[in-house]
Amino acid sequence: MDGVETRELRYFVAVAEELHFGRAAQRLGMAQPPLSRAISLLERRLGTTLLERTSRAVTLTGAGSVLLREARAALDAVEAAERRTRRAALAETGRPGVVLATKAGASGELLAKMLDAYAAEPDAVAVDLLLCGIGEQERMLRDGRADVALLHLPFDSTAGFDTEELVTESQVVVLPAGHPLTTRDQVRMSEVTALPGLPLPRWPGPDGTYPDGPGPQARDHAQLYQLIALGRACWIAPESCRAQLREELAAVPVPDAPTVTTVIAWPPHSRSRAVAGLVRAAVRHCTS
Amino acid sequence: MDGVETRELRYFVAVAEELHFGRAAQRLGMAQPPLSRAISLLERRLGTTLLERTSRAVTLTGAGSVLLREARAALDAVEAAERRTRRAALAETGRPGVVLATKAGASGELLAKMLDAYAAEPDAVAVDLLLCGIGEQERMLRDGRADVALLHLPFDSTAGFDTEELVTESQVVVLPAGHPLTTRDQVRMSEVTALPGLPLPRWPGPDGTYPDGPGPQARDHAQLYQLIALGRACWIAPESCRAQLREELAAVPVPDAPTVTTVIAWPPHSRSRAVAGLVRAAVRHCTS
DNA sequence: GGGGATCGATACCGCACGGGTATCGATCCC
DNA sequence: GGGATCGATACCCGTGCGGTATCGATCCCC
Repeated sequence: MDGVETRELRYFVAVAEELHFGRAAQRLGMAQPPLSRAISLLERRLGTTLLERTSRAVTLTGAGSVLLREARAALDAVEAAERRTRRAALAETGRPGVVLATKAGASGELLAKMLDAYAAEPDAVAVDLLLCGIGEQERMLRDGRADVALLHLPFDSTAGFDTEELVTESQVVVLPAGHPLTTRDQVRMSEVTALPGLPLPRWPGPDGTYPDGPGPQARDHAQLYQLIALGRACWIAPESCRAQLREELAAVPVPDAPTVTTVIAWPPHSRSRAVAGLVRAAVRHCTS
Repeated sequence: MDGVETRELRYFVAVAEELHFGRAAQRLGMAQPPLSRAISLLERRLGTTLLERTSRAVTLTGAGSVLLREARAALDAVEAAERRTRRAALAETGRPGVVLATKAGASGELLAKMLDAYAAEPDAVAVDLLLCGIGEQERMLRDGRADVALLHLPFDSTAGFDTEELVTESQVVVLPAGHPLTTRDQVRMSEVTALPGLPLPRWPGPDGTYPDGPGPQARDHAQLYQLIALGRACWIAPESCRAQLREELAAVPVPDAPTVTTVIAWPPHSRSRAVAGLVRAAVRHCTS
């Protein structure tokens, strides 16, 4: 009758994600029968059924969906405990450092200046950059792979983190050089979404799959810029990306696109000296 | 070499809190030797020493302090997963409901009106009140005993929660009826802190111990008001407490005391229909 | 409609690991 | 220096986790 073990949660998450005991067992590197047993034991301990199984299909019950969400969060917290402890140990007997997660290819000069400003502080420690794919920073921060991150509202969610706003910028549309619209000094959102032959590409979601719908698929900025240069897509991006555009690309302001706010975020209750210093340097740099 | 188990974290937290293997083992209902062994196993798996032990004293290392903080959070998350799953199961096969945590004796009429407003909604479910001691709401929300809470800034921390501001009010000083200051229409903070014979009482912290220093000790509002009525203490409280004051007490505004903001808070990613409805009702009620 | 395939549940077994007792060794105090 | 305190070590036992073999139900297809 006492507490749930992380092993059980890992098992449950595997089954809930696969919706298939056999595959889940394979993923976990174990046989199927003990997995079935562990899940039913978990169900008995929680006093509820988590999965509705017929011999042809496995589906989540309401309680199961709740547990899937909560178990993921709990497992992230346990992993974070493990990782942060290991990092703290390294910092004690070697070079301390913080891991800063940021979207690959975003916030170029802000990042550089912020790191310079922090490095100039007297008690600055090494900052390791962790370049993330779209929306990965959240996870990195949550499971302890990163200590602090740059997020971009409204795309990323800051739920559960402490944050400070850094900069807000308007957006531009990135087009192939020579496109008729590049002669304009601004365009409207409605024009962008209706561009013939230049749809907005689709990005893979957190689960690695692409959303349904039209438009080409791109996995990172290199692919994206390639697509645009080839005249197969366009893209809405923060103004600051203009500094990094290749020759074959051009950007035109879109005043009525939602503004993008860059925030620096860190897990609550873990404001180490280093993270605090980094945050301070970033805020000081951006408000001066 | 795979993940840490919650059992190990529970063991570590017990030892780290007691700083004594024998007592920790007793608290865990087990013998001391297996506990020692489990801790050293944990240390080997994390690749670092967590506790510095001599035969006379046990102290936390830096990594140990980090793990203590992180392990508490992780254990709360695991407990929350357990509790929320159980609640979800109950809600499926019976009467659904949300648990609202609030400071005992605070936000009286706000709470009542908010509950009325919510109850009038078409899909309202039962709201169970969980009256908390000072600062307990945070924990209740974090470990899943509550689904939503009323917090009072700047006293409570909203770190890690989603929140909406409800009302901001100024504060008053609560005095025994007949006290000379009760004839004034306002007093300054500096006058309150210097009141001869009427110190501010001390509250127990989250760990149950009283902070050092002068002043009487009180564990709840009843004791507090008793102390004030007896002329042994005074107290700074939000304006709205005036509605609940006993006859022997009087309140005088303190314009330069920090204002108190009541917020409604809930754990991120768990915005159920019921919680969302409650938040909406509260916000709508307070901004209209 | 029956045979095969799929897939989760059950039965049973062996061993690793968690927990218990006894004891050691170090440290501090009188 | 002797006793007391307290964590570590040594050793043993039983539980429980994970493995293999098999069953039973469901679906599909000829």
